[in-house]
Amino acid sequence: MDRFVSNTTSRLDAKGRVSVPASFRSVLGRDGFDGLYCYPTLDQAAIDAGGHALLAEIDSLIGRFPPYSQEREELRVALYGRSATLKIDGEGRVMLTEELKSHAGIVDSVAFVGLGHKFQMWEPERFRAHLAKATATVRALTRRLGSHSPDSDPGARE
Amino acid sequence: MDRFVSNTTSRLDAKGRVSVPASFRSVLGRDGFDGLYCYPTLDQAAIDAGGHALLAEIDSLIGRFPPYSQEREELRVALYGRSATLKIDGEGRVMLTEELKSHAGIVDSVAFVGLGHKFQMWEPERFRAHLAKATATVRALTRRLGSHSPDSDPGARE
DNA sequence: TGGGTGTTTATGGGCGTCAATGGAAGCTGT
DNA sequence: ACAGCTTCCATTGACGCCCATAAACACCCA
Repeated sequence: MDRFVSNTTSRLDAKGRVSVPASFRSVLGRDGFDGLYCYPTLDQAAIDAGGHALLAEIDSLIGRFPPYSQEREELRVALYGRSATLKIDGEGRVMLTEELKSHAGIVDSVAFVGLGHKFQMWEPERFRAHLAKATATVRALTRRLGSHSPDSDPGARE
Repeated sequence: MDRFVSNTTSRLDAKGRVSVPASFRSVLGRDGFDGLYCYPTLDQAAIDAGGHALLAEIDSLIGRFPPYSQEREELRVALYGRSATLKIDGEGRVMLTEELKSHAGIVDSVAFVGLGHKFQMWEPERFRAHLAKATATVRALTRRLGSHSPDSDPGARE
């Protein structure tokens, strides 16, 4: 597998460290990035994280704007200026910065959510709410797409 | 990592010295530039800083204007003429010149902000305001680009 | 199919190293 | 000789790195 999938929750220990799920670490290893590149998700109370694939996405986003334009400079500040490269210790743990934690409302536990080329970290309760909302949106979407969705099985709730 | 990312704040000591963050120093070391190349940011109350990569950017910016044009000469003055190469002492500290400090409004503490190929130094409070503005702009931008999931809530619940 | 066993992951803590900071001593030019 | 820098040293506290235990899972074999 070469992308981040599934989601798990783990707790911060007394030193503020948290284990990155093993499956995510193996994707990062394949990506070749040393450490974990993170920044506050722009429009959500979450943290975006990944490796080279994520950096490439950021570069392409910035590259869409003309050099020296104000938009470009502000993107730089928002993306580079707020990001952090976290070190992953021998046991696969990272320490989140204060800024990242406060943006996501993370206190003592983190939900890791795979999104393909990157993953997100959420405060678990917020993620539950976010997921419920997203699920509702998706239901409406598939319904609108015509053919009733293949797996819209009632009763499949948390 | 080969670029400046993240942001940290540190204080000037009694002699006016300030520690450049270790991660920035390691990028500078890789860049090969001895010291820290600085100049007042043209359109902001901040200081631009970096090494060879920054010098290269300046050259390319100046090169966009026709030789001997007035714009070109004025850019030269603004970028070369106001710049300073600060020495980095054994402990990774620099001393800002009076001109740099007054341009950025820096008194007793400095926010270091990574922007990829260069970084900036801000008076911390001003940086907070600047970051808030940039973040707002970028949110609007990314929404317009549709680069994020359509997360608009049709039926907000919770 | 169930029990047992071995491997991998998660988690907790100890210790050494390095970064950040403060201060003192040596230079240099005026 | 003095002021302003620069270089050097000392302290503290955070963080990186290592080991030790425990829990989860997978695998194998009876």
